[in-house]
Amino acid sequence: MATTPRSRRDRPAKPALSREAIVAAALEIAAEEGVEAVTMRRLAQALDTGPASLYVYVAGREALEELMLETAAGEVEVEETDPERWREQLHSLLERMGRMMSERYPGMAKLGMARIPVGDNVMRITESMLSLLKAGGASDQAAAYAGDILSMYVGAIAYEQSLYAQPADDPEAIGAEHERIHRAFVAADPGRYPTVAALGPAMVRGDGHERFRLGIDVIINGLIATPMDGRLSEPPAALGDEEVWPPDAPKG
Amino acid sequence: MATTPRSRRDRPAKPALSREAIVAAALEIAAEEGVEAVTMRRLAQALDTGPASLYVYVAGREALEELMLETAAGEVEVEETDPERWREQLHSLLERMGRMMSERYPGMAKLGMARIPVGDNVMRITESMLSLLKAGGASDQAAAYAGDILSMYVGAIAYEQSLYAQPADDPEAIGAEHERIHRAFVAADPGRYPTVAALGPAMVRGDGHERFRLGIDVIINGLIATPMDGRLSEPPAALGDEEVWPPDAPKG
DNA sequence: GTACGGAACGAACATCGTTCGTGTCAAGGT
DNA sequence: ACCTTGACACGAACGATGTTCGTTCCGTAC
Repeated sequence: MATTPRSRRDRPAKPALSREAIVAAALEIAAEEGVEAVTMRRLAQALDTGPASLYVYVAGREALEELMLETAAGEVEVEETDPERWREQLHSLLERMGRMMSERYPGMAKLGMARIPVGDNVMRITESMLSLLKAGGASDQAAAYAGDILSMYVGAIAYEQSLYAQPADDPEAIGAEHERIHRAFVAADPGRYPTVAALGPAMVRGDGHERFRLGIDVIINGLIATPMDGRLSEPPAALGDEEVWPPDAPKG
Repeated sequence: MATTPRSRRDRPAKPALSREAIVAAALEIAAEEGVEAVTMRRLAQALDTGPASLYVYVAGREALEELMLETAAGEVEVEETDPERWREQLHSLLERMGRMMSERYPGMAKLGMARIPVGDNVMRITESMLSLLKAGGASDQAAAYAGDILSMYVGAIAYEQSLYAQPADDPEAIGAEHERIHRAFVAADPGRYPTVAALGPAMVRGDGHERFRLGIDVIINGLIATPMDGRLSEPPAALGDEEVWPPDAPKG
């Protein structure tokens, strides 16, 4: 390596390690090379120290990921709710969320799905989302449920996007992945998979942005069109039924 | 260790390694200890051999995961479409998918989301799903799109479930995770997050199964209620627009 | 001036996926 | 009956990961 072999101890002056500086450096790496590139060693190297030093401020990798996600969530802009433009504002908010998790910090979506984040900055976004849904006339129950499903939708789309837009070290690979999917659906065997073969062209139509916006409208319209009465009713449903799936969910 | 120190070479007779045997052993481990527990070493140990031997039949870990997912997909039962009961059959199919990915093989959902699977067994499920949607009267475009979003929904739910139902080595941790989420939403600061605080009780209401089924109906009803005309239209939308998100998706 | 305590560090450990070179064994040709 | 060959299996090792241990440094309070 070209680095000076002398010990780092007698270097002139370091910017003083801190939790904020560590997270900032981690996000910088994530922005440039993707979240996957953020390892404890790589991060320590960027801060001109060793991996062990990080553990003074961060409990471990998992805690670091949580801090990264929470800090990145703080960069997502949140407008004040204008009831007249609730649907437009909701689309816009979800789009910013998706951009943050797949464009600004490639691979961040994975961190968002690996846990259920409850930090202040994330809560800020949730608050805005729920406020917009209420402005749209949703019932409490519908709005609450939409918060869940919309977050999940954005995260899943962003994650899927990050599968294609991997680090730009091999631009050809992207096309190859597209090609693989395309062929599988369009050229499906009409004998065994008649419906897939018939719908193949329809499945690969439209660009990502169009599909993303459409999906959001589908969910919103679905919530409006689906009666909630008698479902998600007041008393928590009886538990202990082994046959239902998913078996459980956060509740009181 | 308590194992015999003598070389494995002079053991009586081994069941002859094969790709099928490897995948079967991997799924057995996944069923008992979760997908995370399937490492090349652990898998080799279960087959009474070394890690290197696996690479004769399986290209690597990624290829193994693909084989596991595809083989597990083969265990998902698929009914013949009965147009009269399309919605019921669709619910049932999605539920079986979810169960496979979170109950039968905990953690399998992660594998399903890490790539877009196109194997025969997965295609079999897609075929059934699309067939049911067509039986429900969906347009080609709506059915094709629903296939996407419903798969994503099931995968995301199953993945979220696997976050709670980790390996049963610490039953207390599950309750703790519930507790963490519950507190965050129900006891949110009404000053900063008024809507979250107001909707907190609604957000944690209902059990998982109820929410799962409701989500499916929301998507189905949303597809019915959302006009597709002029959206996802015939000619692929113009590309090269840097401002749209997601930037791209598999298409012709 | 000195002792204390947190911060930083070098080295190491355990585990992971993967590769290399060699050993083994059975089938097939001579 | 012997030899050759080639695919398979294996032990050992490599590089990279997250994490921990014991020590060293340095600023600060006494």
